[in-house]
Amino acid sequence: MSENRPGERAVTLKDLANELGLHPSTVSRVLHSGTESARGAASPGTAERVRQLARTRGYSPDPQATSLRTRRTRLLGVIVPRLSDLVLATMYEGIEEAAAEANYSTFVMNSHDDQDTQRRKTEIMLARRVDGLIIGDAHLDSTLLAELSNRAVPFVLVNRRVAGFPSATCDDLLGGELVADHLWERGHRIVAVIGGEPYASTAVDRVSGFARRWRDLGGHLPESAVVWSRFDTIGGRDAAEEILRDSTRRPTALFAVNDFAAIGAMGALRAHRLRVGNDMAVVGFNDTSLAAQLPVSLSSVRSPMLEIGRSAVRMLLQVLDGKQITSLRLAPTLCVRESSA
Amino acid sequence: MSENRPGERAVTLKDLANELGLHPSTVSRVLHSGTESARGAASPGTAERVRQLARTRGYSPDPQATSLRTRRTRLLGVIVPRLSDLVLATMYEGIEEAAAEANYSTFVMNSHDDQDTQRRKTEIMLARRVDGLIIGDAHLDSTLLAELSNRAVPFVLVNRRVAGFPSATCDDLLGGELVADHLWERGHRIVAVIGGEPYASTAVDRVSGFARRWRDLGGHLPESAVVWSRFDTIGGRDAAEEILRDSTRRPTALFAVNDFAAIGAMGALRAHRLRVGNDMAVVGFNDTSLAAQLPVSLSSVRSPMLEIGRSAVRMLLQVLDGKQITSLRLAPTLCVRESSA
DNA sequence: CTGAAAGCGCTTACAG
DNA sequence: CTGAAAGCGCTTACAG
Repeated sequence: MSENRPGERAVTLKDLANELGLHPSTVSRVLHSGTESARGAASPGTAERVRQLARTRGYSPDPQATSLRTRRTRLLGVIVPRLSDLVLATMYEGIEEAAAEANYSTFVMNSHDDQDTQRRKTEIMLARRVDGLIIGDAHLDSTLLAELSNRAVPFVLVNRRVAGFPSATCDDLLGGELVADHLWERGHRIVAVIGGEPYASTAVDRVSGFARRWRDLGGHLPESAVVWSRFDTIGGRDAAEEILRDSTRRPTALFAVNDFAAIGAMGALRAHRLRVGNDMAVVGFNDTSLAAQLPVSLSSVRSPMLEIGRSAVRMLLQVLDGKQITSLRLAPTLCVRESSA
Repeated sequence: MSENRPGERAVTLKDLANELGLHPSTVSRVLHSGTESARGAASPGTAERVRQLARTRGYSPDPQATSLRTRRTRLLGVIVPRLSDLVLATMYEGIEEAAAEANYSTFVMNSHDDQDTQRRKTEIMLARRVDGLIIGDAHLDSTLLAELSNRAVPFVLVNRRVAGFPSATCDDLLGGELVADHLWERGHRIVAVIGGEPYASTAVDRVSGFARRWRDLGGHLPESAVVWSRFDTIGGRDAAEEILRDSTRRPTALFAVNDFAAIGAMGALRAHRLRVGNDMAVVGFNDTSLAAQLPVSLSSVRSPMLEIGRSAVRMLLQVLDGKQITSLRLAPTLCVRESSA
């Protein structure tokens, strides 16, 4: 059990040294040498005494002091659109775990997908002297990433990608293709897409993957069949309303690039007396824990969110080590349920 | 725009001092004196030159160095069961905002409601030398809080309360009462409760508030009418199954202390061919954003989650200031929807 | 094998 | 009004 007490003074290197009749530098050297041999840090006997006392006193080095000396804070900054989005919260769980395993701590802040806020929070993180950034809210049309790059700030994107910068994401193009294959195979020929926010690669890639495959299969997909929307339930509902309003082209299936939008769309269908799964198929994306539990269970593309988060940390640590990295796209799988059975 | 660059060296107090031909201590004094007058820190002219240069150079003090000197890190540790729980994610948004406004940064970690993990993560936070802790996963039957208290660790509970420790929570007793009033008034006389985890005050308080009021109204509520369960959809579904299994006492209404459990219960009802809102009323708790969007919209008790999070920060800062504080319980409101109309 | 010094960037009481 | 020193806790190259 550690003895750190914000209320009281924590044990320092000097405390240990005094008690052992050694110089603090010797204690420090021992505590940094390999656990096995003292490797030139001190005699085996001394090393053992030092380690022993450090343990019983519950010594843990002051990270602020260490940072000041080593110029490394072991702090990572994480920026997400919003943590109340299940997808980002889950990716963050992966980030937190992987960071902790590597002895890093993480700050996380919400940008609400607002570009001013993104900049502000980024500066707060940098003012805290984080070693690097994990950015989960990248906008395709923003110059922020290029600026950070110019300032030599180490960062990795997660969740959304932007060409030219390293990222760990779901293979969203593939995800869209899986949905196209599935709906085509189920016999649907007139479909509509609820596309999400056009500034997010997740939305754009899922839509283009779907569209590309759909057309490869011989399907028709006019521009007007894709409605861009917010990622939440309200956005999905409004988009579905818009799609239903066009009576000349009533689709038999809806692909929403996000489960929440899909749930909103289901609400709109219900309001129009359309039975999900019977009158109209619906497929979502991310397979959030609710999808399987909905009154009419929702087909959804499952993305490996935890693993995406963990990968982002791994990649950032490599960047901090001065290594070259390449972007990662993890493959999703389709879970078919009642909504499109 | 700040000039912090992990890649390069940041501007220091000494840099500013050199450029101005002043001593670093003078620069420091100016930057810490009130913005208006230099208040004995330096002559008005000098003060102005210092502030001017600090601005153009994008100077921001090194927090690690400042911490080392002041013995304050301006770091808060936040522990939650899981951030992928919408309720905690939202409270954390409030915490993050309020902390940032007070120039504090926050670490947040998931404990998954596991007592070992709670201890481990707490120690990691303390090893990072946080000034205080915001604990969102307190267990009624744990000794951790008493131990922290003995070690003089400053902390405030959020979300869940435990007698004897300061907390910012929803008034869950009142929340339970609101539901009892509502169901009674709608004519229900046989009801069952999906109680959640008995180690969480949220669950216990919502159940006791409900039970107390129900009995005050003249209702009957046997022990067996309360089923304890996990907080998630699976937990709610299983609990509902258990309730339906008892054919001698089929309730006409279900109160689930959590929206996710309520959604799970709705799934179970559907499997039994019971129509939610017609054959059986359902009421949830927290009014998460999905409640209103479900195919049959869910009645739910709305708790002021953002404000609870913000309050917890305010309270912790008061504790750090050495002030006495008293626990806060924010009043919830009931949103009636189709599921119990 | 161990000690002593320097210094990371800052703040604060003390001089003058 | 401004400077100089001390010191927070640590690490690291340099002596001996």
